[in-house]
Amino acid sequence: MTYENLDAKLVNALLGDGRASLRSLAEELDVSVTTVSNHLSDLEAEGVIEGYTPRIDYDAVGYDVTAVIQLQVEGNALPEITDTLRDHQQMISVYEVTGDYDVIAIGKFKDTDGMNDQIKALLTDPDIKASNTSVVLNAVSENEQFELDVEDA
Amino acid sequence: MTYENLDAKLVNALLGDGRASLRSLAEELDVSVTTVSNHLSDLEAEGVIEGYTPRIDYDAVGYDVTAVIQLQVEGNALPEITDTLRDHQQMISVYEVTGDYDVIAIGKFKDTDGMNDQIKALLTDPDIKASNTSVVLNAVSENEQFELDVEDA
DNA sequence: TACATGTGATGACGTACGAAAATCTCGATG
DNA sequence: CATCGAGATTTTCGTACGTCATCACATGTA
Repeated sequence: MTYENLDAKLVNALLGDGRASLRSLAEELDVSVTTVSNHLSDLEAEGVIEGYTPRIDYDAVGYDVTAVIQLQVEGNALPEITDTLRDHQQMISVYEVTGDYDVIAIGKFKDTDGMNDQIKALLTDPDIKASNTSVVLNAVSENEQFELDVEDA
Repeated sequence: MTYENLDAKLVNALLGDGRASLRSLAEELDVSVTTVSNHLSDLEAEGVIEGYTPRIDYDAVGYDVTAVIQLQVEGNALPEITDTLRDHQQMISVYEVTGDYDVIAIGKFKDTDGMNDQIKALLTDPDIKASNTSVVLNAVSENEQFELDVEDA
């Protein structure tokens, strides 16, 4: 048996601590440091792990308002709109979706005034047919990354 | 003036590489290793940095479907519903919001069947008055964390 | 054959600690 | 009232020590 589960376990261990040393990972998973190093390199090369980041609490640095913005867009203008949204750095997620609206974007702002200004500026685009903004009252969970399945033998 | 900007610069540098060594950060920001270490500890203690994680490409591990689920909920059942959603590990974000719906949740699923099963199971809850699911066709950007402002002297 | 392991060498790394520098506090002075 | 300066406090720094990551290569194993 090759360690099919090792990759999943490795990812899960890193989800627990993204700065864990290879040695601590090796000990935790009961394999050698070399093996951890090899598998980790593979995971990064395959694109399963796209990099490492700190989890920032934007509330703690003054971004108190989160909003979910839904847009109806002229069909052929979709790429242009999504590009614009992505380039607004305060948009943390931008999705093209099925349903009543074509785009759902999630943004963070320092206050409601800043939010209003940015959203109003966006909506001047004539290709936006309709919009709907929901202000987040409470982020129950946000950007949680869940652990991968590990099938045991 | 103390280095008010150092903390922001430190966060931004880590957003670039969450596993960067204290030494490389020290060199980049032109301060000593100890200073980096101290400020980083403080940022973690203050809760600005809540931890470190790898960025997982869930597409690459079989979670091909992302959906945005909006719910109208009986007022007094909100906490119960959000708890339920949060405990579904595949829900990566759960927001209580203003607007037409009370809750917006974003989930990841292995396929549309899995998605349908989970959503149907959710909707059996009598406290959910209405729902609306948008399937993500294209994630233009997702969980992007932006850099903090650095005011220069 | 393909994968996991162990070893050894090398340079880099994290942390603790005391010294040095910068900053702040606050009463005294002109 | 503005300025000064001694002492206290905070911040930064350099050093040293034990640990770590990386690499190459030989060994073991299914």
